[in-house]
Amino acid sequence: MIQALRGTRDILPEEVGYWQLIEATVREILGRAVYQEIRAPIFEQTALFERGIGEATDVVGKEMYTFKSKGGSKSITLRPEGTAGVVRAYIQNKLNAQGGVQRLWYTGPMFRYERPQAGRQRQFHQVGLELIGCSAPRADAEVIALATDILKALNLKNLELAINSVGNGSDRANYREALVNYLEPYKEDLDEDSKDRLTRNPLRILDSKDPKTQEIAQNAPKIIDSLGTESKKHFDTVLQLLTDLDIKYQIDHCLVRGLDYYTHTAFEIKSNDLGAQATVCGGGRYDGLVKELGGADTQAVGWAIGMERLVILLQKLSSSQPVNSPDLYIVSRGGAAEAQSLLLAQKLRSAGLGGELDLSGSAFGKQFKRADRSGAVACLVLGDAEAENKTANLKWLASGEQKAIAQSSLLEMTDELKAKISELKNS
RNA sequence: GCGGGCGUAGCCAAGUGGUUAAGGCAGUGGUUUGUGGUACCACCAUUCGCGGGUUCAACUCCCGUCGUCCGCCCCA
Repeated sequence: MIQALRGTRDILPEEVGYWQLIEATVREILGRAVYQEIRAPIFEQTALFERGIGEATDVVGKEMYTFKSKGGSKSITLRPEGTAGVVRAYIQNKLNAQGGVQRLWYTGPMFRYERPQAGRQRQFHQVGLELIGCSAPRADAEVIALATDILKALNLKNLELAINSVGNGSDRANYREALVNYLEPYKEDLDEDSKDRLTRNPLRILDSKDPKTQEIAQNAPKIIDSLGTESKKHFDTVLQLLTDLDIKYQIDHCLVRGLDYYTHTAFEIKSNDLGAQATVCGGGRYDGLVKELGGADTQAVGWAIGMERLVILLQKLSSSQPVNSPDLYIVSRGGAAEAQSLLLAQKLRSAGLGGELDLSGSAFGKQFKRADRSGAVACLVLGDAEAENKTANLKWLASGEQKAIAQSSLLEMTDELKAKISELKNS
């Protein structure tokens, strides 16, 4: 049997309701804030990610699905994240020429070659947003507020917002030096990965999970102490705005993001209910990326939410997914009745009434049993007698009450039926 | 890429060297050939992820492989 590749999976009907709920919520909340959806390609030139995300990062260094285009020498990569592609689209389509800021959002699959575990797939899905063309702290706060709005609208609990500032380029260079100076004497006590990172990417040593490394990192100089006046002011303002918005946060001095493009504000929203893959939303400011990718000097801020992780939380914490039960269940038996039931079902549907047609042709008793299981509140019953008279029995399943109605008049009373059905469904 | 746990039907599972592979849910048929939600009856794995090996005998032990889960790593 051919099976789905490792790290990919099917999202089955029993789960898809959660996905639709998340998508609808995102669409509504971001729509209200006048963010517009953008759909960028799933594969791009490899150079986009190398330059955008940074060649030293793990994502680019060892996790990308990269291949040569057919017959060509161009190197192509399945997108491992969404921001680089959106920024590329922003530059290429000269969205800056429209003036002001661009508020964009996207959703879709991303690809990283990783060892799968719960909440971590090789093909995974994100919804993300980018606010491009604004350097003000208010932009950072808006974006964070929208993320918390979405999560709140989904009734998710036990979430924590962690925030930090990684400053601008020169702040980071200063901090990097201070950090390396501090860590150098402890070099032998660091875990293997961290030793390696000391020269390659020292900031990432801060969020190592090795206990000894953590202990050493505990007393390391803090990045906010290396921030210049402007950077510090930006960060303080963002924090003040969050307080004004009544959004709770925790400053995490060890929070540094894994992608090179981040500047200033960096944040993560984590859940206690997800094990090791705790981050549901991650983002921050990326003031240098647009220029790095060939655009004008343009500041921006954004985030991405991991869909699979949200779905896990919804399944774990909230009740059942929204179900789609039919308005009517249509029972029929006998040649003429079965033929008429199909026509009737089609006509009712075009009149706006949902119906599930029982195709089995089995005994009435069996069909009623299925009607109960389907969650329908009412049945239409067609047998030989009804077929002959062009009627159908409308039966209310809860009370058992039923009466014969001409098929033609059924079509005229769809509004009335709909009202009664939705009343019964909600009771 | 590293370390570890697990893999019996659509789902939840019992069985842990001896041959008919429990049970429950779901499903199908019937009691009830035109009226359901209950009840009862019957059916529903020639086979235990897959491939090798050990053994008189393997779901059970060994090796490999695939998948999944947990941790590291990474990150959403």
